[in-house]
Amino acid sequence: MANRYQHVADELRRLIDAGVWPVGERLPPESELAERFRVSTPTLRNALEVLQSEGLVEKRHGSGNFVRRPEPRLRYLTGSWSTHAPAGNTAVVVHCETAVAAADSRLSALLNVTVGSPLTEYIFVSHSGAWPRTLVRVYVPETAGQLGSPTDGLSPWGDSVRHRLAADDIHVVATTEQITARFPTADEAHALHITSRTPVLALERLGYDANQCVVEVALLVLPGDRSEVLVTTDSPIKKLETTG
Amino acid sequence: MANRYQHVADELRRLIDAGVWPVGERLPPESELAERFRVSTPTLRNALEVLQSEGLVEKRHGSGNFVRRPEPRLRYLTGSWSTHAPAGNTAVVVHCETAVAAADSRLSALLNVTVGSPLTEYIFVSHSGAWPRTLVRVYVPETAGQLGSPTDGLSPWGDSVRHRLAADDIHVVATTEQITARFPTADEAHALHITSRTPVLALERLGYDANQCVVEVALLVLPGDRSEVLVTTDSPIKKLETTG
DNA sequence: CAGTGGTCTAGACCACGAA
DNA sequence: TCGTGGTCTAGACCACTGT
Repeated sequence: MANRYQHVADELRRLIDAGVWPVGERLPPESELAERFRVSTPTLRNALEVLQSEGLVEKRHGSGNFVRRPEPRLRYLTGSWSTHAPAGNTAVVVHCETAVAAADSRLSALLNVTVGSPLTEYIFVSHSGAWPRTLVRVYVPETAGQLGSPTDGLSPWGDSVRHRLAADDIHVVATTEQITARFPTADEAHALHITSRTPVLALERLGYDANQCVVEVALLVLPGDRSEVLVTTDSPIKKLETTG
Repeated sequence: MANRYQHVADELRRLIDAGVWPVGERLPPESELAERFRVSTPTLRNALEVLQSEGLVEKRHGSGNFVRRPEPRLRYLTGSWSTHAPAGNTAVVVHCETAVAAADSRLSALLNVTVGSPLTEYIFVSHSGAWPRTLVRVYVPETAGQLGSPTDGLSPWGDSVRHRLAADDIHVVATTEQITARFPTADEAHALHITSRTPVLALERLGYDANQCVVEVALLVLPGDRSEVLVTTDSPIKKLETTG
């Protein structure tokens, strides 16, 4: 019924759960595993990709496949911005670069500027442990003051851009976030040190000021195996209670 | 720099945007495209998978690959439950099945019941056009009354389960939603008529009552090419405004 | 039944990492 | 340098769709 590689993935998952390979340990080479399961190497690699997307296995080019330590996924909390990392996110190092980019048709429409007009682009890459975890690109009109690239104590989610905007008296009072699942582009895969076959969460965040104008566009790319989005709704759901 | 199939994907995207194949039209067979781009068929298929995950191409087994009509993606609005479909979602047909499932270790821990105890499982599959769009599985303790499988006017997101709970005086007052990107399981791929290589959004929704107890667990599987999640934060962001 | 996409194979060759 | 994973190939065979 299921595909062949999914059966292999199931079997590998069972073996890992059974502790055949300790957490953090290297799996046998792919060629050896392929031989053991009597499948070709591409089929075995498909199985490993499934386990990788589940966060159970970590692939290291040139080194091997490793049983992943159950480090918590990096969490993006929506609806509740904070400058301090939420609990469970330990030792996240964030790098930020600033550049000037020309607005493409999409960004120009969103930010209500002409195509080609200069935007300030902030690129945040967060590392947790040895590998990158998140890639965030934030675009604001160049009229906003420069960030000056502070490199310490940064949030992985580009919050400092909003601080910078607030210093210029531009206040983001509403946010919409659109989330889809897709494959990373070549650039994104390279920046995140992931295969281009790893599913990623792509989150597009729009920040609105009091006049309902978009003043900030952020593109977040979160590898499915290392990060997740957490949405919390604390308020009672009125409609349901009255309709029920 | 980039992979070969990504170059092919770029070229195909360019041709589609240029209108070489009208929207809704069938692309040439994969064998022919592979020959034209001088790549093997697996490589060409990788390129098509990229375009599919972007929602630009729709694959139909046995029929061909089609330039996708720009139908809006099905939207899951978080933080604002409503019984009526949000604007832009037209003609969504929802099928619901009810079953009794035994709680596995994960569900039992969440719902605070013993492993193996009976749960009511609701399976919602929504169709928009000819193909399924969303798969939602909702689990509640069996103590709750039966839904009786209403089959009309259903929300694709399992809202009717909350109505049913409310009728039993169980009120969901808070919700957390955890979102990741991964590959679908064989079952999910089959139910959604997608390849098991299509990235999906996996959303796990927990409904809490006033006592902070989980009374509802929902697993939403949203194919990346056909659906998206929209998060809206309307309230001012206090922390940012005071810090800035 | 013919034509299409879906899956898998066996193997070549390249790129990376550690010794 | 060598062993590892990453990519691509050419082709076989199966499954689905429409005639």
